[in-house]
Amino acid sequence: MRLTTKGRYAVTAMLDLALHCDEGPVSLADISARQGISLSYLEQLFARLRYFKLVKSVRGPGGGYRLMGSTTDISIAQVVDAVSESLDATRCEGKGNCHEGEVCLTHHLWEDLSAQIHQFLSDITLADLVARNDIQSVRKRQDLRVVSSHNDETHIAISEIL
Amino acid sequence: MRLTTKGRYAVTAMLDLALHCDEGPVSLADISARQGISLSYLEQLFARLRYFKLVKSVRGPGGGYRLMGSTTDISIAQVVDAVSESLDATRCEGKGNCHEGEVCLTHHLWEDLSAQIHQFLSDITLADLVARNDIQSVRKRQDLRVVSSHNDETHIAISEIL
DNA sequence: GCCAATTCCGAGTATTTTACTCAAGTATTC
DNA sequence: GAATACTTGAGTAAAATACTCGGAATTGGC
Repeated sequence: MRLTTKGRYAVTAMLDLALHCDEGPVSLADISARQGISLSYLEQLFARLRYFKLVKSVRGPGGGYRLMGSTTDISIAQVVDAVSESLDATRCEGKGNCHEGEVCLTHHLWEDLSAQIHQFLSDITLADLVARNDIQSVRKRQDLRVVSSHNDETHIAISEIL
Repeated sequence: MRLTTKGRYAVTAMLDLALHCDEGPVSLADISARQGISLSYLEQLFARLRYFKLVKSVRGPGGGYRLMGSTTDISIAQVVDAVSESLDATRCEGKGNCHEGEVCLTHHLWEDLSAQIHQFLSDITLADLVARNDIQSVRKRQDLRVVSSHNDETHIAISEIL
């Protein structure tokens, strides 16, 4: 599990895709313009997202990308994993050259820690983010003087989602 | 919040330090030998750890590094933050050049997500890892036929820690 | 059938980060 | 004063990041 700006770009792009998925296929040019990510870079990211079957492409004019499946099925961890390959960063990969098991101890420890973060991000889906996004939109509109008094089911505690 | 191999190296080194902190100052040469991390690289990492007041140095023969404070006071997040500077990876840093707030939405969203991971790692201290490490050590020794029957208070459920 | 939009694909590249080497200097203990 | 170990700084090779560019393939609309 690696957490870099690359994964951040991918999550942002996927979220943009999720926000506009009901308007037909979304072109990378649109995402590029909206999110300020280079088109060619998006192409590379989506090549991996496609390879991992998180999105499907529609070629030709009016084409673009669609989510493969529902937003409730795609987790943040999947997106991050798709674009950033996992690496080991240890010399001892089960080769048994650790003195007294110490190296392996910290090694496994970090792996477990990494797995925990992975699990954490696996529990958050695009749908969760979209829902939360809606809340922020509502909030923004409320800040702009429009006070609506109906957010009963859309009012989900943020702390419950994230 | 960035999660790369650099932070992993730092956590491993700090954990090694925590494991041997009761034997006086720990030299980087020892950590280097035990954990297989280059001495010069450790020097760079510990320069930052020192700057962030996570460790203190003891110069001269028999010197090395000590933890600044107790293992219960140092979280994984602190260690990771110390060695990896945070970056933004967005063009709009509050400059207001986001159309209709969309960019800022995903932007803030990711920041909150990152903050959640940060909080997650803030809740895990070196002491937690040492305790967990002891458990594994005990297990290893048990595998080696030495069965000790005293782990009453050191026996903390792993799932409770991580 | 042609054209334009769009995905696809590969090569190349500048910048940054990573992980490390080397060398000199400083403080401390024995 | 010599050995130990931190401290500092310069430099560097490899990898990852974040693109650019050029072109090819696909397809909807005219």
